[in-house]
Amino acid sequence: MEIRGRPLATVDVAMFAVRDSALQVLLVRRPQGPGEPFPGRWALPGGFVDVDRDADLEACALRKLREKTGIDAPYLEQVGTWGGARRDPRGWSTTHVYFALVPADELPQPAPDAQWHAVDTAQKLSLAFDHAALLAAAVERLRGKVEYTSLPAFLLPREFTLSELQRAYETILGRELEKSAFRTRILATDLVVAVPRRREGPNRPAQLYRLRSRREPVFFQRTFKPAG
Amino acid sequence: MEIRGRPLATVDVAMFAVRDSALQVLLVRRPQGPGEPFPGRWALPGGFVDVDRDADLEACALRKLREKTGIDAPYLEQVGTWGGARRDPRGWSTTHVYFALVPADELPQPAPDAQWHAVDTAQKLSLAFDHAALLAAAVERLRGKVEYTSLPAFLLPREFTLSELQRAYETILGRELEKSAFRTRILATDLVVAVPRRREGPNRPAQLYRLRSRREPVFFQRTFKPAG
DNA sequence: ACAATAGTGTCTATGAGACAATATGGT
DNA sequence: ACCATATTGTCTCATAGACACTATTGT
Repeated sequence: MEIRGRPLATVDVAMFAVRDSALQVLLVRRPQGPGEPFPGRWALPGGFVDVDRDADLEACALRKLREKTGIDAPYLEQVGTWGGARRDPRGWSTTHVYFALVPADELPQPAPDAQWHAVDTAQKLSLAFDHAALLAAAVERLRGKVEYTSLPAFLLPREFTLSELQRAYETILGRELEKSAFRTRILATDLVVAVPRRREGPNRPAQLYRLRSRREPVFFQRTFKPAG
Repeated sequence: MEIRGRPLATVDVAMFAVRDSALQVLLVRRPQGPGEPFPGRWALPGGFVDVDRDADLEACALRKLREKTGIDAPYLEQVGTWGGARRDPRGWSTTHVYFALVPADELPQPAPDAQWHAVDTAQKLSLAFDHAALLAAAVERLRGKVEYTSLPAFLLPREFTLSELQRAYETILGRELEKSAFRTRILATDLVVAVPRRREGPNRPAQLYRLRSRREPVFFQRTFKPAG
């Protein structure tokens, strides 16, 4: 009942996209104002939960997403919550971490203080707070689930070829997959539907597909063969 | 910085055990005092985060566990966080949900207001707050992970036979598994180590095993064949 | 000998992986 | 014709599942 002793509550969102054939994440610069912790450092976009504006945690995450990218509602998943006395110099705090998958055809200019970074280089920066750990957890969750789900499809434009989908898997996983096994796996599920169009180019045209559901991922029975 | 507008922060723990050949969960009765929400209803054990006593969220969950069962540190995993304006009549609140696996040989008398319930019957009770949803999520997480991890081993005594382990899987999953496939799967990993003892009985004695690690579960490459 | 459970073996089905062959567009 | 990529096919291998068989104790 009493106000005394309530932890600070924030939400941070790791927004992923495939840009320039690399898995990238959106980072923002911490403000420089007096009393601001980690001024000028790169951080995951986020901020305090606003109990007057946010109906729930997911609404708060969607609001951060909209403020930084203008995107409304792609795939969003809660990664977990980090809470403790030492993670924020302003006091005992909790942060609720989400990751979002932003489709390639809806990528607008990000907010002026925000910038896309390749995940590998982002993980070498010295991020604010414990955001290095949060980002690592989000990346690990994403990479792990990519082994047995259709999540990479949410990073593609509305219509895509199977080769493009395979390349998305390969850039996230950082290893190559076998073509025919990949195709049988994808087509064995209800994941995609062929559309009556083809991707033209200086070679054999490729069948275009769209997702059956732009919201719900598909879970496969097995993982891809692990690295090696 | 300002106190105004901070959400309430609680931790709730779904503590699971296998008792009487059933998956059971520990529930507590809500107190009857004036102003207490949901008086007398069953609920998951939990309560407010104490920023003076709890170093972090996991420490808070371990404290709840100790207060209700006397157990110190079995397997503990964060399920997720539920937060919103409407889930607690006292205001905008977040709850951090964990599930714990309590070994069968360490089950003491629970706290006086606590009682073990079979999960199936617990899910038919009208629990306090949104605890029905929290419990459902914890059960779903557990059942889902049991398909491809060694989690049921954390519910057994320190030494157990492969048949006992298989029965733990079967009671959690609610379906029977094939014996030889099960044994090959378990023995193909580093999960268990044989100890030089056998379980005697009115039949052929069984080899006893112990876990190689009492903390870290093993992940299998595939799930068990799904129901049917 | 019999009951009961532990432990093993054999066969089949499924799907992944490796790798090659074929198809179809542009130039 | 030739290049580049799409798409399909064939073979092998690993492992789960079904099911039956053998093993070892107590009574």
